Amino acid sequence: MGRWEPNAQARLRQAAMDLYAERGFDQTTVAEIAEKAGLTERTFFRHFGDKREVLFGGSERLQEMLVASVTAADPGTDPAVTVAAAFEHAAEDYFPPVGYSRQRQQVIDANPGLQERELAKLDGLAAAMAAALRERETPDLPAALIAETGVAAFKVAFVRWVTDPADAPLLGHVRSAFAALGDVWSFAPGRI
Amino acid sequence: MGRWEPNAQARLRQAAMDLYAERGFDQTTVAEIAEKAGLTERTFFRHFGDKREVLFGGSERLQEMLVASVTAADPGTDPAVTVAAAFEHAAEDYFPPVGYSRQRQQVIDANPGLQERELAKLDGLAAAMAAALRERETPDLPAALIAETGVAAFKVAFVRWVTDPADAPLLGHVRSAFAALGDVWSFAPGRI
DNA sequence: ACCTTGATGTCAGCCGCTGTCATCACTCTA
DNA sequence: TAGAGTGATGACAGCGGCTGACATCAAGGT
Repeated sequence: MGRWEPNAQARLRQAAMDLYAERGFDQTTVAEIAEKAGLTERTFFRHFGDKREVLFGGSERLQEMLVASVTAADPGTDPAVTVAAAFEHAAEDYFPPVGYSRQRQQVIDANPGLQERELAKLDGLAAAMAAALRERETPDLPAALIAETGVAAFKVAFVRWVTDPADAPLLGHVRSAFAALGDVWSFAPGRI
Repeated sequence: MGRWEPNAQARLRQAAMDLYAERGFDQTTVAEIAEKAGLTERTFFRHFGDKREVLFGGSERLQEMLVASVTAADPGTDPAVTVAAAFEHAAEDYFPPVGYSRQRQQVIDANPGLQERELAKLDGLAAAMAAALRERETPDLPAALIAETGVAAFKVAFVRWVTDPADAPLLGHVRSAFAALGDVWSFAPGRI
């Protein structure tokens, strides 16, 4: 047996997640993951760019969803509204149950390297959305600003979602965050 | 000679920066940095947590400045205004000449790992500012939101600063970004 | 002169990650 | 049905980042 058993990637991911949750990320070696999946360390690195990447699979899909939302929106719509709507849409369709997200976040929060990777993914999201906005004739500065601050707001909403004792749905947190965004930054000019 | 020559940390930093700029980050080994500084690899890791950290020294000072600004501001001031003012203040006092920042950014942009570390530092900034706002009785959601989106806006301003062919000062870019922030997110409710 | 302290050197070792080449299962084609 | 091609995996060697443990050396105080 061994070779040619199907779903190598899925088996590796499962083995990795189990070990990360069970004994922590640093205390897990790639060799152990591979062995548990009945494969080789070398094969692990053929399926995942690095040890951290296991936890961030599927983030490309989120990015595609967000970009698609922005691109598909009515060209007349305000770009900020477009981005807010894109995140609200993703909040409904993309994310796994809060229990899974909590466990995953627990692993990430316990490791600085994983946090760095997560931030990088979010930054990639912002860059992609900014590009999508520019495609829609939004000028550079507002495009970058809306994308970056939109991601920042979503980040806040996400944290509140996984830490919410009331288990309110993500969509609600996203709506609150974007609503508050409008209030918070609407001060009169000449402030300094 | 060798041992007990002064300024070990500064020599290591200088050697590292030179090598990173000259031949790239990945193409530089810690052993080479240490040798160029007349020290040992082991000693490098006594002064810097890892190979990347060399490029991010002094970020604690920026964080302290921002937090101090927020903490020192008139308690009656709107928190968003406080954060904007903190960044404007930092833009004037903290940053090195644009030439140095450009060279540094060039090294960082060429390496994903360095970008991750930079994002982590920015995230640390946001967390610290959020805490400072909470200290001033700003409720959780707006505190997190203002801190995170404030950092996001600053990020945009910084990028525009180092890529600005006109060499306009950072302060102007920061002001533009925060001004645009108010415009951009001030849409009417009931949008979706 | 001795002792303490802190920075450095030395050595061994783990582990993430990569390049290279062989090997195997499967498929297509003659 | 044999043989060639293809793609995934195994096996092996090696680099380099990073750490722990212990020895060593310069300086300051007693």
